[in-house]
Amino acid sequence: MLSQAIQDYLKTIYKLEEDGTVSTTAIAKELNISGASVTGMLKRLASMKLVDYNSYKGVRLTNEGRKIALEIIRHHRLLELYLREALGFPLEKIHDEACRLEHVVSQDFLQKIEEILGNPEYDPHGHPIPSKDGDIEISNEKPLVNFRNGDVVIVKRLSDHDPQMLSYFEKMKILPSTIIRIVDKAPFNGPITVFFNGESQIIGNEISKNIFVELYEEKEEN
Amino acid sequence: MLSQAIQDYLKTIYKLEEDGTVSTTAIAKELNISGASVTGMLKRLASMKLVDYNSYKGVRLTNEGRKIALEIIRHHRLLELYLREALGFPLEKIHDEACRLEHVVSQDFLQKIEEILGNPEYDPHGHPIPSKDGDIEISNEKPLVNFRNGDVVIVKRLSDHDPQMLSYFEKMKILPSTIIRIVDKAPFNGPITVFFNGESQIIGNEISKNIFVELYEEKEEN
DNA sequence: AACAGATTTTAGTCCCATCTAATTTCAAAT
DNA sequence: ATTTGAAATTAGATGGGACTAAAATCTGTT
Ligand SMILES: [Mn+2]
Ligand SMILES: [Mn+2]
Ligand SMILES: [Mn+2]
Ligand SMILES: [Mn+2]
Repeated sequence: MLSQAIQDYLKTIYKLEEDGTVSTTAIAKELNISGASVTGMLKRLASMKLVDYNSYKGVRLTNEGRKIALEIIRHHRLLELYLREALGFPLEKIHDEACRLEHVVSQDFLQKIEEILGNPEYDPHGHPIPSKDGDIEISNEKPLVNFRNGDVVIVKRLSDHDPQMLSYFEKMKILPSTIIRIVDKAPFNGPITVFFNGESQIIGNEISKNIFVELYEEKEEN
Repeated sequence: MLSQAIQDYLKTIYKLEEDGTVSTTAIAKELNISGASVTGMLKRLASMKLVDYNSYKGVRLTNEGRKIALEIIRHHRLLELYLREALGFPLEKIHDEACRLEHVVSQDFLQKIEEILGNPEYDPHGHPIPSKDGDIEISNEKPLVNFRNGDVVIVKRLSDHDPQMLSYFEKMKILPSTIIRIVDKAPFNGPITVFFNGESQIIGNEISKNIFVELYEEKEEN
């Protein structure tokens, strides 16, 4: 069994990999540990064939490493959803709890909650949940701030790094699948006036970089 | 935060303390580690004032140590019950899962499941669940084997050490609150014929040492 | 080409939790 | 009182995972 530390490293590297190969410092920042510690661990991970590591040049996950990362991410996201749906956790508390539980839950446990949740596809932040054999949807939402006046968008995903921001999202009822019309973007990266849930609201520019959306196509169903 | 290892030591010492002070070897056996390792840890626990330790004479928990032990036991038992009631885990699988989860669940998590379970008093094996401030019922059930022909008893608690035995109990529907009449005890520690749930069954003598019961007093309620 | 600054790695240390082998202590029986 | 076997402790080692301080490497600028 891989240690909690190793599992979290792999998960972190997976997340950072979107932007090409991953630097020591990036991992250190993300995990809040020293660069030296990261270098040490990267060597170990390399010797276990979980990453490809070139001194001074960063790391990438091997297929094996990626498989494990996705496994843990699967745990994490199923847990987040369960905490929210079944136990009524507030949005900003699910991440930390899931990050501890993800390393100790059994397959049995996951099986049960997945069943109870009805084989869900997304976690409460809108992140796709990897399948048992490590398939994961590649999503391409853009931050709300990228869109223009008049655009109608649907929220797909919320950035999950700042608990306070999540608490704000929850209070504002800005959640995955919320439909938002952009009324007005103030100049010079100013606040954005939006309309949703029958109300007009003003949200900060910074916030709007953390709401990932897609253009909404209204589909008439019979 | 105390490590998982320390938490499990304290829990183990608590359980073994029923029989006076606790020996190094007893702990080692229970945790499946070497005696030398236990000696080392006992010194650390003593230096943390979690146990009173006298070389060659065994340990006892301090009040502080006991408080922590009961806290973890509380986690364990609430989790066992939740796994069974909410997730439908079979009796023999709840212990291991709870033993991993007990070290990482937050107060929030426990609060939620306690509420969902309706402030339960007993876990699925019939063990009392300690209160938040560490009060716990002292129970005095005796093993079924101690009783005599004709006695009618109520199951209070099942020994939880052998998963296979637990699976057997579940299959047989011998569970806490089951009422059993002892029909016949074969001589020389032979099998015991019992009657419950409208059926006659024969159970081994060994098994009957692991079913803890009380004499049942039928109370006529109006 | 040389330098400056940032990034990264190395060297050395620490604590935790375990191990095996050797030694010491205890208690029971002779 | 000695002996002896079991129980417990000490001594020494290991691996994991973190740290700080110092050295090395890289990169972008003069
Ligand atoms: Mn984690
Ligand atoms: Mn998430
Ligand atoms: Mn445990
Ligand atoms: Mn129990």
